[in-house]
Amino acid sequence: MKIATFNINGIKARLPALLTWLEEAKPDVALLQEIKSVDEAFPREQIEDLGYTVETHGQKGFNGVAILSRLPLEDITRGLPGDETDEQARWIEATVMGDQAVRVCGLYLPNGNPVPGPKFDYKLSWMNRLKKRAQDLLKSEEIALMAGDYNIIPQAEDCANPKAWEGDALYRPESHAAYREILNLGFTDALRATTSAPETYTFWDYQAGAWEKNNGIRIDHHLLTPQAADRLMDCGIDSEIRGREKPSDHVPVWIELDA
DNA sequence: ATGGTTGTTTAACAA
Repeated sequence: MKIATFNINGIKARLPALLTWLEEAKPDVALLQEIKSVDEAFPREQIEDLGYTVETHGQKGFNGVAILSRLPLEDITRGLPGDETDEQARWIEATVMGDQAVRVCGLYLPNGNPVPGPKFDYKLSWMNRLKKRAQDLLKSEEIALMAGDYNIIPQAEDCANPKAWEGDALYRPESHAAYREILNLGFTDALRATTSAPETYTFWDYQAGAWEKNNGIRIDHHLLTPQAADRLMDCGIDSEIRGREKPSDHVPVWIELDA
């Protein structure tokens, strides 16, 4: 089972690029972030024509996540538990019925800038809720993963210029601590766990020729439960599509599971 | 170097 995560930065602007990538990469499941669309406006037909079921959790203008799947989906839930007042669309999960059932969670973790401020506070409280969901996932002992745009640069080697990120919400000590708390519950970073994966980034800013200079960061991650990590076959980053016409500023990250 | 770019929505805001 091939599962990919891709922050598309707006479905309206990205539909042709998304369709081209789906036809080439042929993921069984694609977890999308920043669809920037309400559910009713999401262009599902052209994606369905490629054989995908489309499940969205959108909102007007910002955020928004979706699951595309060529395998049947069950038990779809929307929204990260733990705060009934949170109206931001950043979490969707479903069980993918392959040879094995795989619980997939698609997430768009808050950016958190500027620091300090309410956006950074929201990021940290959201990560605290994420930790609770992560603990429950481990308890279930399912083949499960949480993948998406974490807006976290885990370590210095995950960015071209660490100095430039000091103080940023993607690199703050508080952000690293919250991320490690989740990882250290027992999750595996799929990219770090495979030797065949190329050392590359997953995001290059649109500004200042970041792509041309390879001034990137690795912020899109697959975190696997032990049951999923046991079945991890491969992981990769489709970095070449960043150089195409009208690209997203993120590129897809995929894993292959024996499931 | 306090710039630079893109998307959504139409003057900012978010990233």
